Amino acid sequence: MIDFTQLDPVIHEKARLSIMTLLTTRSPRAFQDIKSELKLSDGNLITHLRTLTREKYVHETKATAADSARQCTSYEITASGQNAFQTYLKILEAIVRHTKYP
Amino acid sequence: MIDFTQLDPVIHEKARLSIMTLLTTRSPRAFQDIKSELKLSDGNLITHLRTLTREKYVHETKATAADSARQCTSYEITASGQNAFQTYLKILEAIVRHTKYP
DNA sequence: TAAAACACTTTGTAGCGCAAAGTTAATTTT
DNA sequence: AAAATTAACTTTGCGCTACAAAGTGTTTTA
Repeated sequence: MIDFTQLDPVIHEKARLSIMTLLTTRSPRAFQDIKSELKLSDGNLITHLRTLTREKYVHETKATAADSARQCTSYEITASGQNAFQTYLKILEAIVRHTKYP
Repeated sequence: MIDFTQLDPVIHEKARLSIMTLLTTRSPRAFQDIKSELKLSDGNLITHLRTLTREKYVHETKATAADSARQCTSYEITASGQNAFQTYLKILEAIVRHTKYP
């Protein structure tokens, strides 16, 4: 059978899975963009982004005053984040395949 | 983007996802078989099976004394459980597809 | 220069995953 | 045949985390 213990708990969480999926297609993305696109509350989003940042799956960049007047924090996926996500996706594929051709 | 709110929280949980995957290929299965195959602790397994039973995704059958001397509880996936799981799998496929061909 | 709008942060709580300990019943041992 | 052991679940309790409501500091508008 599939080894479900391999399913990275950092990624296997609705909100973080959606963030990773979003950031995979285009990075970096601003906090506000992620928030509106994924319809997550401020508090919920920041905690998940913090988790992903702590795990070094995403990288945080705070815009300085020179860049723009208002503060703007952006996030992009890191190399190790991409690796972890690819591994995660392989298991998803295995699950789908397994249920189709058991 | 993919609508992650559609991701059924009952299924989107490592242990329950593994149980659903297992029961999809062959039902019914005994408590002990599930436990040893998925390497879950007794307490952990029963709570997840209870959740799935409460949601009517699986059906519980307790063997009567006539069937066997020792008690033996078996679980099989229900029709609505299969439906829910198929819907869940469609989203998994969408995620995989999205990351491959964004 | 108030006050309203942004862009995050912090805080509090409710709920859940998990395993250790408990319960009941059936074998096996003495 | 009584006691001990094994089997098959169940219950209980803790620790963690997702989530939103309230808070903070800055910037723009009236």
